[in-house]
Amino acid sequence: MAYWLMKSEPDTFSLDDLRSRPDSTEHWDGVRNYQARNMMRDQMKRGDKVFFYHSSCPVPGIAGIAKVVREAYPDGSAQNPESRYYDPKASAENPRWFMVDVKFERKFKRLLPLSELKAEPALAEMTLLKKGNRLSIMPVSEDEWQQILSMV
DNA sequence: GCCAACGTTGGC
DNA sequence: GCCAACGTTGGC
Repeated sequence: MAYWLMKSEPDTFSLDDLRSRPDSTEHWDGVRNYQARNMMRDQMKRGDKVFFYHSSCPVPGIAGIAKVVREAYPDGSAQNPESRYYDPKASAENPRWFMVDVKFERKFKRLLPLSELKAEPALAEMTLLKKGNRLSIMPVSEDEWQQILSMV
């Protein structure tokens, strides 16, 4: 089993939104970056755990945990001209973009702010904290996962 | 709203 | 294949 971090803007889709979905499950559509897509498509497995990160908001940070319940399949929003994620180069034959389904697992007692992650020396090598990293999906090592859980 | 740090596009 | 221009992300 692997660990991941996935970013979402809470104004658009928050951890509470995920929890309130039917079966607390939602498909993670709209990923339009090849590196992030490749990790979803090739590496994310059912049962993997995910830190749900809130970005572009007053206090960015980790809100809680979700898990992967369905492995990658075509992201239909890429083929829908009405969608904000529409991509004219995607087709049924070549879907180009993929998504996984994630399910709510738990919400932390408090949001763990980015500022605290940055201040923790044990997390200095974490991808999230590396300068210039803007990936919306990134791997988390087991050590990092445990370290973060101990800080909540 | 600013801006650094990318990623993507497209002319050549 | 190079690279300038442009668009996006996301913290601050």
